[in-house]
Amino acid sequence: MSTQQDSPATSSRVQRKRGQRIQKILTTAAELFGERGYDAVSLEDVADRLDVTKGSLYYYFASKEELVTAAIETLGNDWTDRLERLASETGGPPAQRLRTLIHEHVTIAVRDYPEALRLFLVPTKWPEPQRERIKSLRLRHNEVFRVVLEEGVGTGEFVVTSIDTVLQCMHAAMAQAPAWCGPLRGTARARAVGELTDTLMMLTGLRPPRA
Amino acid sequence: MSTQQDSPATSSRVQRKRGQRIQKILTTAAELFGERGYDAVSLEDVADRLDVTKGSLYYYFASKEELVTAAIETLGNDWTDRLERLASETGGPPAQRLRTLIHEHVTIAVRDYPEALRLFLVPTKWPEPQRERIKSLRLRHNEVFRVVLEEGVGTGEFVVTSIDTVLQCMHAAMAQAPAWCGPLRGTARARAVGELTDTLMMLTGLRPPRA
Amino acid sequence: MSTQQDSPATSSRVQRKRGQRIQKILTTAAELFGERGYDAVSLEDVADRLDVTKGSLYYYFASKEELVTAAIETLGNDWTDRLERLASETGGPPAQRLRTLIHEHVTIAVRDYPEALRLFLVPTKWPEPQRERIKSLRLRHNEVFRVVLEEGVGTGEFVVTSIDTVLQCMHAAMAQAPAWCGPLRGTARARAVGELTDTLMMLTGLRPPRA
Amino acid sequence: MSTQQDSPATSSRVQRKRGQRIQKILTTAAELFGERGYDAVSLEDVADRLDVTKGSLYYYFASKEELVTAAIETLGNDWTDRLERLASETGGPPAQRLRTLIHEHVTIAVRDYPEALRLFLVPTKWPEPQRERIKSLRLRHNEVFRVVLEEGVGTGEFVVTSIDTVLQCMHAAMAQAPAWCGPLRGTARARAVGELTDTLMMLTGLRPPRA
DNA sequence: CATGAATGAGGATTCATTCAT
DNA sequence: CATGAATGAATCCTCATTCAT
Repeated sequence: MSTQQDSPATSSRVQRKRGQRIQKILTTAAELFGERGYDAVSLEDVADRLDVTKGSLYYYFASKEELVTAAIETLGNDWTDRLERLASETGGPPAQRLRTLIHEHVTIAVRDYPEALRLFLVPTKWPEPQRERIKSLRLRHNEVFRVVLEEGVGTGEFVVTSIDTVLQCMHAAMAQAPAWCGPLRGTARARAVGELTDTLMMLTGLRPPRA
Repeated sequence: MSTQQDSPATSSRVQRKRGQRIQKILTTAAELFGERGYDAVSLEDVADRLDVTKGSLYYYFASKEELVTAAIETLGNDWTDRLERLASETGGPPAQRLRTLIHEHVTIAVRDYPEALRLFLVPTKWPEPQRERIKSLRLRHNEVFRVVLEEGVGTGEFVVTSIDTVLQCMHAAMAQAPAWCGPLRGTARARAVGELTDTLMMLTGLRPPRA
Repeated sequence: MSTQQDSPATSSRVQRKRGQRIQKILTTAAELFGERGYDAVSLEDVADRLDVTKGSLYYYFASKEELVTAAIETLGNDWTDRLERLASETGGPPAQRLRTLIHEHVTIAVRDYPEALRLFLVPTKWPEPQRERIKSLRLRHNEVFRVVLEEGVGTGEFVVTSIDTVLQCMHAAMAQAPAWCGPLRGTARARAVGELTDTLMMLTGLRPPRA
Repeated sequence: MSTQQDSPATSSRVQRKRGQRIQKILTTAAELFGERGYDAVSLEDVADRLDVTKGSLYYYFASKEELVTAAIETLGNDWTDRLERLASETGGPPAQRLRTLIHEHVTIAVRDYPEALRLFLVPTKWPEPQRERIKSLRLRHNEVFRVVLEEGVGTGEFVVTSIDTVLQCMHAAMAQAPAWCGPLRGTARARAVGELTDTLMMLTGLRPPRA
């Protein structure tokens, strides 16, 4: 009865298709959850934006919670990947590299994931298993910045009271970036992103650029 | 013969009682909503913590939304009042006054209204009327800091790229304070609050104190 | 402690006051219930329109049901009283007297009790005791019309298939009168009431007046 | 190979099933709402009679209001359809056709939709959108009777004071029919319906048939 | 008498989740 | 795989009723 041939070729094409499907779902979910928060988004909402039915989502994810977690995870990993790549490609003194990282991070946040970033900040009371995964995500992400920051402190280029505190402040501020810069367009947005970057660099003890 | 004797007296006593009742509700509500967010808190939760029934809440507030809004408003006003008083009582150069304000703000956040600040930051999609009231609250609150910041910039003591951006970063970071410092106890917490204050002061272009 | 003197004078004055109070309540209640129906009117609504609190109503009536019943009863009795008086004062042939009755009935309905009449028609499932009282009210009220109708049939002036059926149709139509004529003003309303009266008279086998 | 085979077929079968389901709900709802009125019927009641859960109703209708409106609409349209068909099939002079219409209308009311008519009469305060739809329903329904009535008036067969008034009285009386004839059984009911029809025909200026 | 306050039992509505097809 | 359908638990909200003062 079944016309399905599980040849490796088919299987892999199917596999790819499946992967894309899931990616699409995760992106959309992250978007929505970031926009309104976990509780305010129903699976119906997600399904609607994807133009499928609620039932379909359950084929890929066992529960709402699993969906958000996966969304956060994928998104966080992609994001961190990009930053890590950028960090490894960028040379120059720590100050310049940190600036590049911050700028890129804010740009990604504002341009690619308009709202999703907030998901990392708000410590919604996840059940234990999820909490762990998210925590480790945050750690890995944080590490990219910490490395540069520590190097700068090591060379005396940066002067800070507490590296951890600086990192926290940076992330808190960057997470709000979409809310501040998102509504702006074109040059105005670019300038806002620039000012935010400059301002955050001051946390390292540098003076503002044009002052 | 004295059928009127209790008109003004009683009325005012009753009035006072009512005011207290409402305050109690508002505080409790702000607490809960701040802890878990609007959607994650049911009126049952609020009622439970107050040891009354859901129905009673509706005697004072027409809807869940009205309750949160009122809670946010009272809380925000009280908070700003305290900061304004502090600002007017504190002398010295802008740097010192700003530091005092930040320190107090963080302290209040961590000690008195654990988590409640998030209500101001997270842009829960309030219906228009509420949004306006909350916005104006935030503005008034922001003003306290802005005044000092502008003064410092005027005297050249502070050097910043953009006053608005600095304010935004400060508030974003301070709003996370309870999540960072809240779990700590005693000296550890005091030190954390201090480091946060010092770090945020760097946004004004000052070098870290003991570096 | 009590300054209350139960002298007959006081008592009767109090009694009168009480009576007026109750009348006011009943009228208002009948109005509201007639307007929107039993279920759609809350005691709060009644209290609001009377400018008292819900609690006060319970001083005079033990329950919502008792209030409506009393409202219907008073209103029905007053109404029937007026019609009975009118019937006994009016002379002439049955046709003329019936026309007078119908006209007066519609006028009262439209002018004095804009909405309350419907209370008699809609057989809301009252509990037994109430049902009986309302039924007997309706009977007494109906009797005024029946007497004249039967007389006319007796003299051969009226020609009908069934007296009961004619009565039912009349009452059904008259109960809708406020909905039809109520919105009209001045002459327009007077004409509408006139046409309704003429039309209903045709149920007795008379030709329309101006035809 | 036939992975598409069931697209149109299935879809239409599913569609039909859905239609039937909705019809079933609508009928049941109209029944209940007609019996007891909008406020006195809970969705639980409707669900119970359908042997499903409240939640299921919300799968088909977004709110209680939408459900009643739809119920009224379907019911009203079906009803009017039947009358219109009857009107177009019936020949003879206006008097005979009007009598047929009235008789059929009352019969439908008493037999098929006991009590449902009240929904059209009682001006439950619907929100504007619903009110319009119901109003137009009533108009269409009224038209069937008006056409015949006007024709009779045109030929001089009917003599009335006001066509509109006659129509209103007819509908008011017919709406009460279920309350009068419903409790009766067999011949008694048939006779009651007959008497009502005869009586209402008198509104056109005809004398009663066998008098 | 009258009021403010509180209650508890419904009733409307939402939504994650399950499942047959 | 995907969908439509159904469910039931939770949640918001209303309201008749009670009661202390």
